[in-house]
Amino acid sequence: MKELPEQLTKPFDSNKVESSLYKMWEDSGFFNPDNLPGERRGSYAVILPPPNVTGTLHTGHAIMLAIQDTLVRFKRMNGYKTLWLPGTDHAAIATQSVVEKKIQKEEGKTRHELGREETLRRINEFALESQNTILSQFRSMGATLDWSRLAFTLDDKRNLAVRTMFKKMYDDGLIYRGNRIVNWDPKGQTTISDDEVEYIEEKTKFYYFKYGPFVIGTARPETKFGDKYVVMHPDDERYKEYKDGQKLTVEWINGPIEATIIKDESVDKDFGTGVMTITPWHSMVDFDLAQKYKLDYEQIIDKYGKLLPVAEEFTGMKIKDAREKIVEKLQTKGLVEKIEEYTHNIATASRTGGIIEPQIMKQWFVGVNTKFDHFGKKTTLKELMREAVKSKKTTIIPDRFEKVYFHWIDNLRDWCISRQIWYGHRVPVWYRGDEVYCDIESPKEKNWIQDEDTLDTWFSSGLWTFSTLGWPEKTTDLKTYHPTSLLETGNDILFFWVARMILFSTYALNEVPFKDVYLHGLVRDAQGRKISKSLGNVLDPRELSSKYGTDALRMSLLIGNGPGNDLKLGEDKVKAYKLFANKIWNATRFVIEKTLDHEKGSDLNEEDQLIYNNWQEKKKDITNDLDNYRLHLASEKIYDYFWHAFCDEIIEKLKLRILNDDDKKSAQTLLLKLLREQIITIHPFMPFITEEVWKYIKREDDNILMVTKW
RNA sequence: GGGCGGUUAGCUCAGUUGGUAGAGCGCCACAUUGACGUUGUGGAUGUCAGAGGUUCGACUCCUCUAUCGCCCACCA
Repeated sequence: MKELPEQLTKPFDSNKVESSLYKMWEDSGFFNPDNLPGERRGSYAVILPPPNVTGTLHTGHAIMLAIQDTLVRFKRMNGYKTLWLPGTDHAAIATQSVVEKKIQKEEGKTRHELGREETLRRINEFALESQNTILSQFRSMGATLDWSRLAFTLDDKRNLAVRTMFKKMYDDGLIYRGNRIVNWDPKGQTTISDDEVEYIEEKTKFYYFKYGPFVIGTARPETKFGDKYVVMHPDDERYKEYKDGQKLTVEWINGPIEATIIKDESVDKDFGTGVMTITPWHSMVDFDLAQKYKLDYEQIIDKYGKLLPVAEEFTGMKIKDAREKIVEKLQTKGLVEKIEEYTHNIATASRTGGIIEPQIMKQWFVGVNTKFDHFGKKTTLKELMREAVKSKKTTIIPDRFEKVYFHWIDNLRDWCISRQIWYGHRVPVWYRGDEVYCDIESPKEKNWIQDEDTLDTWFSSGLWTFSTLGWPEKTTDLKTYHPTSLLETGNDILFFWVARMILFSTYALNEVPFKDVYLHGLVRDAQGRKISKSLGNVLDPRELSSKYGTDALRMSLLIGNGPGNDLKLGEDKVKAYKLFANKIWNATRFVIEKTLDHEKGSDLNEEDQLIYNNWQEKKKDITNDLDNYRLHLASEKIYDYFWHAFCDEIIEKLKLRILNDDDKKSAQTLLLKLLREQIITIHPFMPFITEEVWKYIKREDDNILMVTKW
C-alpha cells in the first residue's frame, strides 16, 4: 500500500515554499503567452499599472496585484493566450526630488551645481537600482507577469513613442506653445497640471481695504500692488453711480494709481463688499477676466515666491513676510477698514505640498477642444474621450465612475504638459533664433537649441497600453494584444491616467486602449482611517505575507471588497485566511490518507453523483462571478464551499462510509474529484498552497497547476 | 455650489433581474488527544438610517429628509 508523503505530515509553512514555487512558475516559461501549452482560444491582455521606480510594496500595490493576478490566472487556466505585461514608471517629479534630496544630504550640492547631465546620470542610476526592489516584491505576491516584456516609461522604446506622439500632435495642431496662466509650484520649481493640484482647507485672515470710494476684500494683500482694475456686478445697486470703463485716481500701497472700473457678472454681490480688484498674473479667475476685457497684466511675484521690483520697498521679500508688512503700511495710511477670518481652499501641489502660485508662463499645452482631422472625420480630443465610453467600447466598472469620467471631461481645460525639471522625456522641439523645429530626431544643422523642458510624466504613461507593445512599430504584439482586455487600477487615478490613455489611444490608433476598466478603492486600516506614516497605521504587505502567507494576504484583499469601494484591512482578517490555508492543507492530507488504496476508474453512486452535480453548479456560479469581475463573491463562495460544504458535511459523511467500507470506492472517487476540482478553483486566489498541494494530487499527465485547465 | 457613494447583527461587510434577512470575526453553551497551529455542533442579537409612494409583495424601484464619506468647481 502507498504511503502518505512525508511533507504532508507536517503543517503547511508558506515561508518555506513560496519562493521556490514562484521560481518554478517563472522557469516554466508560461508567464510568456508565446509559450503557453495547448490550443489557445484568443488573447487576453492586461498591462500592469507601472509602479514608481523608487517605491516599495504597499497595500495599494498588494490589492492591485491580488486582483490582477487572480483574473490573469483565471483567464490563463481558461485557455486564453494570456499576457500580463510589467513595467515601471520614472515618476518624473517624485523621483527627481528623492535623488536631489539624497545628493543634497550626502554631498551638500544642488542639481544646478552638479549640472543637468550629471544629475540625470545619478537619477538614472538610482532609478535602475531601485527598480529591482519593487519588482522583486511584486514577484513575492505571486504575480505571474511576463518579465521578458518588461518596460520602463523612460527607456529608449518608450522615448521613441513619446517623441512620435508629440510630433504627430504638433503637426495636427493639438500641441501648442503659449503664454497662459499655469499652476506654478514654487517648491518643486515646475508647473503642474490641473489634476495635480490638491485643494486644502485653510483658515486665514481676510482683509478689507479702502480703495478710493470702495472697500475691497482680499486674502492676498501681497499681490495687490499693480491692481488697477476694480470690478463689480453690473446690477449692484450700491455702486450704480459708477460706470463701466470709468477711471478714477485712488491712493494705494505705494502712492496714487489710476483705477478703471469694470462691470462684470462673474462678481458675487453677496461676497465681501461685492467689489474686488484683480491680479491677472496670479489668479486663474482674474486671468480669464483680463482676457475677456483685454486688460494689462503685470507680474508681482517671481518663481521663487518673492516680490518683484513693482513692490518697491517690499522687493525681494517672501510672500508670508511681505503680507504682514504691507498690511502694516496700509494701516498707517488709514486704508485698512477691518480684518476678518475666513476659511477657504488653497491650492497645493500634490507631489511636493508646495503652495501653488498661479503664473503666466510660456508652456506647452495639449488642446483638448481643438478640432482636427481624425481618420477622415473632424473631431476634438474631448469628443474622442467621451465617445470611447459612451459607445461602450470601453466599460468602466463599477459603472458609477462613468458619470465621474464624463463630468471630468466636461470641465477639462487644455492640458499643460511641460515641466521645468530634468528627469523625464525632453520636449522634442528645437529653436534657432525665431525658428521652431519639431521632429522625432534632432535637426542635423548646427546652432539649434533644444527646449529645456521635460514632459508631464502622464504624457508617457498615457501611451502605456501601446508603447509597451511596441508602437510606433507595427509589431505582432500590438496586433495580438491591442486593445487590451482589462485595465485594473485605483479609482484615484481615473483622470490622471485612465482618461489620458483613452485620449492617446483613440487619437493615434483609432481604437480604445482597453475594453474594461476595473477600479478598486483605497486600502484603509481596520478603523477605516487612511493609511499614513504620520498616523503610524502602516500595514506592510511583506510583513503580513511572511506572517500569514501570501495566499492569506491575497484572500483578505479580495473578500468583502466590491469594485470601486475602499477596503478596511486588519491583521485579524489576514489571519482568518491563514486558517483557511491550514484547512486546505489538512483536508488534502486527510483525503490522500483515506484514498491511498483507491483504485482508478471507480464510478460514483447515485447519491454521490448528486453531491458532485451540486459542486458543479457552485463552480459554474463562481466562474460566472469571475467572468463578471465579482471577485469578492467568487472568493467568498469557494471559501464557504470548501470549508462548510466539503469539509464540514461531505468529508464528515464520507469519512464514516470509508471507515465502515460502505460503498467506499464511490466515496473515495468523490473525495478525490472534489478535492482536485476545488484546488483548481482556489488556485487563482491562493496560488501558492494550491500549487504545492497539486504536487500530491495531480495525475501523471497533468502539467503544473498554473496552466491546468479550469 | 454641483455630483457620486454609504447608512443591513457588537465589529467588517455580502445580498447579481423585488418573493417573509446572510457570512466572517466577536459572544454564549456543549463536544473534541479521532485530517485540523484546534475544530465541530447548537444558540442569542436586526422596525435592513427615517418618512412617504409604486406593487399582491420592497433591504432591493421612485420621491423627500437626516447623517457620514469621497470627487469636482470655487469667492476675490
